[in-house]
Amino acid sequence: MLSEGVILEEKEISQAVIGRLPRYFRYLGELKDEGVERISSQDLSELMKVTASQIRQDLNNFGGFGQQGYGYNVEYLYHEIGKILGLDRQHNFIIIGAGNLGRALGNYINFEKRGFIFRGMFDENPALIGSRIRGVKVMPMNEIEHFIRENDIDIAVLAIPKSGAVAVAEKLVRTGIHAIWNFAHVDLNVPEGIQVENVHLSDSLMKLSYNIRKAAPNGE
Amino acid sequence: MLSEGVILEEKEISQAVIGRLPRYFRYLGELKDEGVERISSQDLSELMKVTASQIRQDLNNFGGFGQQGYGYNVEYLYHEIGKILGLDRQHNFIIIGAGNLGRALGNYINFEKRGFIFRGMFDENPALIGSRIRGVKVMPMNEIEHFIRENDIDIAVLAIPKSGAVAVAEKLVRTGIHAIWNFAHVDLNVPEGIQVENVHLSDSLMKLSYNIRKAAPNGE
DNA sequence: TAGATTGTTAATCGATTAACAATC
DNA sequence: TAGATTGTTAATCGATTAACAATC
Repeated sequence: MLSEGVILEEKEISQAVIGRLPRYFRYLGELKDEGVERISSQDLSELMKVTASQIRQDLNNFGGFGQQGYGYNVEYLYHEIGKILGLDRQHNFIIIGAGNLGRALGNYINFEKRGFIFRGMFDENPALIGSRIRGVKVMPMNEIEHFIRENDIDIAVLAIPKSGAVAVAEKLVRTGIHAIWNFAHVDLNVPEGIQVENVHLSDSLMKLSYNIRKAAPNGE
Repeated sequence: MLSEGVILEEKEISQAVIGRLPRYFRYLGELKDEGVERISSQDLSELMKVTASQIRQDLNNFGGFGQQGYGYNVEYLYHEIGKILGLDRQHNFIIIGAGNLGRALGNYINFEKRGFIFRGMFDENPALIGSRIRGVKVMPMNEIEHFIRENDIDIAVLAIPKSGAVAVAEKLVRTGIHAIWNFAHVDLNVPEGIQVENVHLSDSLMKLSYNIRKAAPNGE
């Protein structure tokens, strides 16, 4: 390939590691709020119930954040992980689907604290158009494309039934959306480079159901 | 140990496998609805974008559901996976927290189709007590324990802020709940045998944020 | 029977844990 | 300096994939 060596590929980090970062971030945030200044991988491992080895391996994928004989500075590590997770940027998101789940997500103010800004909401139900969730207007579906382009939207939250989800996702892809946070119970096939994160609630509930049955095979 | 050999341990199945079962179940349900009678691991693997080998390995943890030269009967396999997931049983659940998320979950009727029955809702806000979600009454928090014992509740859905979640979880454990579906952004430490399934929405969003940044390192 | 496809064993790959030299 | 603890290499473990004999 011509571009060989031109684009510096970051080392590919496994999704297993990525998936643990938010949890580290959460624990470090709590330690910070408690005024803890430094922590060793050993102490953190006891708190989080993982191995110290895993913590050190995970962090060293991104750089040497600690200091021998000292451990990790809590506030520094907290901010570094935040940067790794992209929380130093602002992300504008829209919610598609103004049903119960969509409205619940729109009302969830904690996202704003992490730089995720709720910009718009869309629904196909004419009765909902014009109503507001935390000041954000519900707009008709045919305005999605224009809105995304005009308002620098990064993330579309898909909170509609699965019947319409695939078609809407395809439309979103055409607008150049970067990422879809998918709550519909269907797998979206999007082109390379567009990020999809699934929250399949019923899958999660089924997993719980399996584990209940396994723990109490005879019904009680 | 005295009980050695008395209790027949089922082979321990990894959570990686369990986590894939609901997805198999979903695809088989769709195939069934489309009238497809049988499918080979090869064809299913192309549909689901996993290896045929993984499908066969996964299923064979639970038994030989297929037939050489034929493949798998869709309807049969669908029902068998349903049984493995415990969907042949009824699960009664309550929701704790009648905020936006709790109400959205209470209104989600698809859970009923899978045998998860919404029985009660609890909140500490007196203004909400007595209101109803799909006919289910919102009750005060101090009635939780009595209600769980009287109504054969299996699952408590925790849809409250993290500040109160740990204390409520401890209370639930004392009532003998089997399982907690935890939407609070905190890890619950419960005794062995009580199942916890976490839905950490902000963790999920942070993962998405990481992947956006990685795909577009320079902001666009 | 011949062809298809499973169930299952073996090989590979990747992730986790252990160990320890480097270094603060 | 001595003790503590990281960063990193090596060993282990587990999960995924490949291969193929069994069998419908």
